[in-house]
Amino acid sequence: MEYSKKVDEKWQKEWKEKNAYKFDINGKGEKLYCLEMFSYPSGAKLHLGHWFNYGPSDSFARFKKMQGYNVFHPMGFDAFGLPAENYAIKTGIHPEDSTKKNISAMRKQLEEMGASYDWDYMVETCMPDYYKWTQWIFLKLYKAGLAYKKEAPVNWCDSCKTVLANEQVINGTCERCGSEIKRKKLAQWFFKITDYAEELLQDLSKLDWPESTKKVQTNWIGKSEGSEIVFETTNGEKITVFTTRADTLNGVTYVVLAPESELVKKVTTEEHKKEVEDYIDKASKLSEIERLAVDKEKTGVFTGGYAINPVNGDKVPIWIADYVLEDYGTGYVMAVPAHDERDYEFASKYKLPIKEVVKSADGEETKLPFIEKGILVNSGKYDGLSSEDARRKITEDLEKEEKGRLTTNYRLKDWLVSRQRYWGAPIPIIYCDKCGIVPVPEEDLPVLLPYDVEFKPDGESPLKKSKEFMNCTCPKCGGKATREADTLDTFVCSSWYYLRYPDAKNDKEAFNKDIVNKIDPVDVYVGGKEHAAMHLIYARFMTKALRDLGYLDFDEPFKRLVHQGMILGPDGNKMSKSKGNTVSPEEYIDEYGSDVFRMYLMFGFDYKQGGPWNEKGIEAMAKFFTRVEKLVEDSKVVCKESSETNNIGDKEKELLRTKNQTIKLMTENIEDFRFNTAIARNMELSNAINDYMKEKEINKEILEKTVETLIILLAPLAPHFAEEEWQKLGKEEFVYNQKWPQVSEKELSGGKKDIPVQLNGKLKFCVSVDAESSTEEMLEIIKNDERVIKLHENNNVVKDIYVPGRIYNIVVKK
RNA sequence: GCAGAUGUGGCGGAAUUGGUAGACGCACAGGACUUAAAAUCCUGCGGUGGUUAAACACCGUGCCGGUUCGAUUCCGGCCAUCUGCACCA
Repeated sequence: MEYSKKVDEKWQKEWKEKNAYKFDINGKGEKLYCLEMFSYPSGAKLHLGHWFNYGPSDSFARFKKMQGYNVFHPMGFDAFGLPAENYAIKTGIHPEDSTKKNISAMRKQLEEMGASYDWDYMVETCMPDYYKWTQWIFLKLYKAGLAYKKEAPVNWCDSCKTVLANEQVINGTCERCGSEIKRKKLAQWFFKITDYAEELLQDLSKLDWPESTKKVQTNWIGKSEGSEIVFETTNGEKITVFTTRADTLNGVTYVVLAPESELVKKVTTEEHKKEVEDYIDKASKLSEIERLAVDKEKTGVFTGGYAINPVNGDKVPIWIADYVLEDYGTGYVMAVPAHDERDYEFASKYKLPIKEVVKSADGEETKLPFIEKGILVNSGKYDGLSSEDARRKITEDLEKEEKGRLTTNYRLKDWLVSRQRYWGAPIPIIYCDKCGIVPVPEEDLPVLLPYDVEFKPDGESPLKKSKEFMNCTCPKCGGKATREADTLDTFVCSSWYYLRYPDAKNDKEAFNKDIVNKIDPVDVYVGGKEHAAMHLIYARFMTKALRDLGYLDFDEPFKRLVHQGMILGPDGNKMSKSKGNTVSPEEYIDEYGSDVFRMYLMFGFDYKQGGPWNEKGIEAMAKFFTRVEKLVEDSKVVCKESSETNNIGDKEKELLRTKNQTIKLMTENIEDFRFNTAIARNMELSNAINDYMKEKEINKEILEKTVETLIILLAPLAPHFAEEEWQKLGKEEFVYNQKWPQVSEKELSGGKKDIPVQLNGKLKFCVSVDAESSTEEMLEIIKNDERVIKLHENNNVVKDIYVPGRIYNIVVKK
């Protein structure tokens, strides 16, 4: 049958009946855990992005299976989250209903793609049998001191009476009603990811990940070595600042506090109170990105308070300013306008003194602000020291008076996991008037998310409105108690799902330790680079925390990481419904079949790069399929009708060389997720076979074997199509169960090779040599080539450069 | 703003460690087949100049400069575009 959607259906049915993709944990071959980031069931249909992520990486998994690995390739759904809840608010359809519907539709489509998942291992994070264990992990972290509660700001819309996600805040206003948002503090749960900052940083070197992603994580962790220094205020408070430049301490002319910090109230004088409060109110309306923008004019106000510089006793004013952030460093900054750009700008604007304490080491005139390191001046006994020495010496001296210490600071913040939302895993905590915070006993898990809840925004967490959910008895004292009303960030669910897959149906534990140690860590993880920082760092943290708690024996969840690119709309912009530039895969699949579509995605784009959608080439891919069908037919006819030879002449040798070259390159390319070039090589082989079939005499055996190889090489890339053609070749086994071919070095060798000859680096002509001849032999042939001799005669030759087997360059003087 | 990428023909994209720039394909043009068209097959295809045709010459990987016998690749400086920035997943 000619390739179409019908062929897809035929083989999907066959695969299902014969259980072709069943994973056997004790199966033959080295285990290989091949995982794609699971998807959020955002709609009833797979979009182009899903196809681009899952199609090619399924081909990779199939390739590995054919190479003899015992491939574990599961799929699931990251099902909790904001969009389902928003959709529910808009339409009244319950998140659980819409999510379940979407999951079953998406699963059906993934099956239609022909992906080789073993669905017996599916996980759905919104199901109690999964989130029970998410809650269990929360309890384990809590008991280990890795989950704690503290105040933190949220985006608050006063008119909708609800907390907003950052993405719901548009230019400082609420996306729903347009009113201005404010930052408001709430008591919320955190995971202590900062405890692992150093290990998360160090272990990056162990990982086979893209360097750019490692860099993102390095910057996200943001390690800096510096000092903590204590300034006492004139009214007896202590201000501990963090600085990497303790050497400039003598140049401090004021101190700045983050507007939100607790200390502000304590240092502000009656006279400045009004001004300070107004400023704090204003700052609460800005996002962090807006506040940090260097091009934004610095603002701030004087609190009326003063602090004493511990190194020289200077009395310096205390200001508040929004360029200081509460959650970086200590939230307090010593300002050295002479040696910091932001401080300089601020001091200039507010006419604060500027005191120079570092000069350039090479004695050159310095222009302020001078932010480089140098030699100290105006610093009393520290004059003449280098910045580096002074930094240490000053801190050590202060340490004796308990006013300073060397310390390491990380930009990484603890992970805020509380969400004031309905559609998430309830946090398994109970509040008792007598006993305080009480964790839900493990045997009482899961804390079920109630179905019947009013989740429309009206100022309260949705769960708070369910009396049935909220009211409970204290597990400790048996008295009346209430539940935590917040749910967990969906990143918590996705930070451990790769551990659940291998033991997805376990109802006694989150996962069996032996099984998880056998199947995890993930060998190849495929997903978008938008996850470079958050998901990928949270998952690493979770693995390390669970290791320390004794539940698993490895340090890192994902050994190798590959990012697929993004398919943009035809206009070059990110696809979005609002821009009206979305492209739906469905019509293409109905028209051409899933393999043509998958092959086109692989051939038409660089997998790691992506690019704007363009449907032009899809027709061409369909034609390639037709050519291969014709090739298979023709080869049968040719074998019957042409005169036969047993000779292995030049033509045969050439065909065999192309075949082996194709095997070699396709193996390398697929291994490296370079599907576009892998398919190009496959096309070359099919062209070579067609050429060979035009010969008068045909070596039947070589032709047949080469056609078989062509189809086997195609099998991971176009699985249904390859099965169909394989069957046409009279085979009964699945082509998917064939061994991936090996390169024959013998058949690969031989032939001619063109060595380019250059004149001053510019190509003149090529000299043809035997590929197998030695360096000396080649050199001999090149040197004696007429054209080379002529070049020597006609030019003032300085020297010849020969890179064996690569290039021959004649350098001449003009 | 900070951070991370990317930039190659008309288009998608190739090019090992610094070694023939443009593989493979699309589009286009010419030809074969056909009453004709489609499909298919064959040939050509970076630009400019040159020639009856070739040969050949020069230019060419965002822009400017550097290192090198030789740079799409390495270095410095610009420009443009895309992505992420901690409550989207």
